[in-house]
Amino acid sequence: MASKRITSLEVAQHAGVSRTTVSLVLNDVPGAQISERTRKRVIQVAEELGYVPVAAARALASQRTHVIGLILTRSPHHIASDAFLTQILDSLVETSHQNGMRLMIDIVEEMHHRDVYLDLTRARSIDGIIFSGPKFDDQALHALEEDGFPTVLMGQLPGASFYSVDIDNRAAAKLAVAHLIMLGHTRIACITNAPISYTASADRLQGYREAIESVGLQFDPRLVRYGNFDLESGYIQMKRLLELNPIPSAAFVASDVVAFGAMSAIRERGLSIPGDIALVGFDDVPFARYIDPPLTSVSLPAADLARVACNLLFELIQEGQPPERNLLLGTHLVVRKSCGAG
Amino acid sequence: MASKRITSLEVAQHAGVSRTTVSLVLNDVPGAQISERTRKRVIQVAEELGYVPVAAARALASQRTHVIGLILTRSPHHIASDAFLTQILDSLVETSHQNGMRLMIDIVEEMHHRDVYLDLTRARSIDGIIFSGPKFDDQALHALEEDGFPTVLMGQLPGASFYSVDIDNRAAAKLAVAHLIMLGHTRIACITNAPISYTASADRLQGYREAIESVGLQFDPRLVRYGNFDLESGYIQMKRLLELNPIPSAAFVASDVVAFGAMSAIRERGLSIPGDIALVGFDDVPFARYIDPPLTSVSLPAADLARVACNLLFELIQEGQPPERNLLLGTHLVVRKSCGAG
DNA sequence: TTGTAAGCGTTATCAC
DNA sequence: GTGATAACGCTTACAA
Repeated sequence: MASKRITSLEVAQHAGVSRTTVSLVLNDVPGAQISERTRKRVIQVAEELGYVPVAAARALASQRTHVIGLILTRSPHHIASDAFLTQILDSLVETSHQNGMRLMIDIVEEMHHRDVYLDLTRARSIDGIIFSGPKFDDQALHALEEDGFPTVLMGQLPGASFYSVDIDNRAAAKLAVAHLIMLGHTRIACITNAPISYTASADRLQGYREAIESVGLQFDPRLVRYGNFDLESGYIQMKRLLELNPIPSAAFVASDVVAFGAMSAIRERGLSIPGDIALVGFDDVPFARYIDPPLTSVSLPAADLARVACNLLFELIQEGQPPERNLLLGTHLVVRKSCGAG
Repeated sequence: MASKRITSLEVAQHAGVSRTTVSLVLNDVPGAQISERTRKRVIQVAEELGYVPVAAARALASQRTHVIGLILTRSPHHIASDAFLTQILDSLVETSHQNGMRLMIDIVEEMHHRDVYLDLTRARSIDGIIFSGPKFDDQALHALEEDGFPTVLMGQLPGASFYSVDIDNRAAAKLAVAHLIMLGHTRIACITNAPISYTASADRLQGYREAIESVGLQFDPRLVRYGNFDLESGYIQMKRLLELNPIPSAAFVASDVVAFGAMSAIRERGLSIPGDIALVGFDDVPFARYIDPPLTSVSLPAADLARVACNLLFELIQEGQPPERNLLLGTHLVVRKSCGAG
């Protein structure tokens, strides 16, 4: 504000070269060679003058904004990703910076009109999109798909042609339930993290079922309840499970937050964890280790997820052809006290 | 991608007017009159063609990016704001959209070199900045101040000329401690949310002190401990308080997260809340009502904070002179079970 | 190896 | 009321 803006022309003049050269040097253009002396000269002058190219001008000329957009949907899912939002943003911003990119964030209503994302792409505000928490029935997302705009999903949308990064929910759930089985439980309930229309939810339930059946146990629908992202849902669904006779001896709750709600229902009933009922959560939110008893949970590599998604997107933007279209990242179980001596 | 890009020229041609007219209509320029017929015509054609102005071109020509930047510092403070980040982002994005703006997010290392923010402003990537969690000793922030770039602080920086929005930490703390006093407590400890170099921390401690002294009680430094944003710090500091003889009968913990840590220290010692020691937290994070016992806490209007900050910034950008420079928003106490029958 | 010149798609300043 | 025309600051063929 105070000082007059420094343009590339000024840098050129001070360095005694043309604007082309300045641009070539500062953008490290792979082709064209510049003498080491000129290069150094330009860089030094630019530094001295505090020259920073104007983003809009650059974008207009090069057809690249050097900005990527993170799109979140304003949905119940939201609540669940809260715990990781900071990690994800952190990782996204850092990875972006490493690649000379910036991050723009947008939150859209679920089930909005078909054009929500297209406004972003048509305005050419961004070079690519990272979309968090896709749902089957999102029409706007399909519009985006047709548009062919560089997009990476954090999560999955089976049947869609999008690139995506996700955790292997099914394998993770199997891991968690196998842990309970190993401890001798045979009557294991499941509370999902969300309605079954969410892929993550369906996959975790499937993992639960496979784990159960893989040891010859019977899958019993009465032992399955559907959570809805929040504590309340866990509380309510666990209460219903406790009406069963006999009550389950263990439960796999596919979300820590939902599990916290379940825990308060168990406590309210005067039952003990893991004495009367063992519990395994999912997500390993920071709080999991501080609750009483500390919750055994599947740890979710949020930062890795974001980093991988980001790098995938950059490849896509640079017209690369990433080899893997749908990546699944591994998880591990963090054993604490909610299942008894493990 | 599929279809050729539609430019304002095409809209003009289809509507049988000039590009100027298109621009005038679409931007609703206050001066210049356009016949109602022409106006309708242009708007309709633009809609039909799916015309969206290219952001970069607009920015270059108008010197306005229609983007604001949210800057977070990658610091311990971070942990505390986690719980509200979603609410804040949500509110910020919504308010921005209402004003035709977008949100860019940046996370910078604490104590980075003097130019971190200037890169954003010099590149003219954004029209204004919302800065969350300022610290006294941030040199880069002072550089930003000198630069005179439109900036609004969420938080406070006494002595600085920045516009700011914050909660009234002192009043809020007084409220919380007054509640404990009203319940008959006279030996009330305090664990701060953070090191005292944070204004919020200092203000809350001051509120505690004023509440204590306003009823003729003695301020006792031995009853004051310093938390550090996280659960661990609450655990450690409460442990130290429990070594006192006699132990305090109540504690004001200036952060829910820190309070959760304190609770586990109390539990570990075999003491009961509120039986042996009453507790009031601060922030009213979502989890506060689900912990056992549900924590009485000062509720923090995160979304309002963000909305007000955003609107203030927009006024600033439009060269307005907001009447209030430093706004303080009110809070209220949410009474639950951690202080006994209230 | 470096310079010239033509865009990039708007907005804004004037005349008409 | 409306329409040329010049910025806006940079990138990038193409020449030199």
